[in-house]
Amino acid sequence: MAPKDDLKKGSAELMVLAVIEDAPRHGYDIARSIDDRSGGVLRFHVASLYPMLYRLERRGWITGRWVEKAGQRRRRYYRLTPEGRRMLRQQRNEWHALFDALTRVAGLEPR
Amino acid sequence: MAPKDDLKKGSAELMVLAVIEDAPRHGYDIARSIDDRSGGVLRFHVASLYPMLYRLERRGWITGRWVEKAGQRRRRYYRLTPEGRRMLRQQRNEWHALFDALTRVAGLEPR
DNA sequence: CCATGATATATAGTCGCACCACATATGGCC
DNA sequence: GGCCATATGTGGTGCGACTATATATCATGG
Repeated sequence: MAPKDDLKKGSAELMVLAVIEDAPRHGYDIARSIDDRSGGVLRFHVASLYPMLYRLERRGWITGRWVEKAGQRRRRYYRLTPEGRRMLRQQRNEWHALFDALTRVAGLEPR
Repeated sequence: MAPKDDLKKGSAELMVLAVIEDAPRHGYDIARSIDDRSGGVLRFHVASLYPMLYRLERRGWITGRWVEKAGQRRRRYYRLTPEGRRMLRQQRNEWHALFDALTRVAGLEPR
């Protein structure tokens, strides 16, 4: 409806960390997963993705390694570090707290 | 716990619109309300407040008027415009959509 | 076999939100 | 008289997400 598909600050980060929680994935696959799982509500622009992956790697939350396979171009697979796991848990808590606060302050129905 | 008390993008906006939904309020009072209602989870810095009020007024979502009373310094009371009401409703929907999506994509328990 | 589209990674530049630091001013309290 | 809470305001910074653009490979079809 509203053509306002801005991501809120940090939400993309949380999603990326979450989708590589169980298994390593490469960039393009991460973006596709988010698109799929969100049902198109959240458009995650690829152009934002790679700078973010580098950022997360620079912080030590994820690590990437190049995988070359015959029949396809090189891909970089990212996985969570232990620190990344901690941050994922923390960010989930943070978002919960935000949601709770918004429910109280702004009358967001908690359905 | 975590020293990460960053507000997510647009959350402050939603809160401001919501707290003046029923009655006009002046800036300082708005900030205090948010602090109170959120139980201190969300620290809304006054320095962010006034620029935001001007922004919302420039967009035509709120209007302010000066009120001078004996025994206290001048205050500017803001109230929602009809457009502001529309935007408030829309932003609530947006945040709902975001949380629903985060629940699906990032495994945020919908408690 | 060449064109097109999906896959895959990457960089440059811009915009807007929230931050911190600082500034100014008045009323109430001890 | 000094301090704190109240109340509004400005300047600069940091950073996340955006648009636009670039490069390259693989699969498909005409």
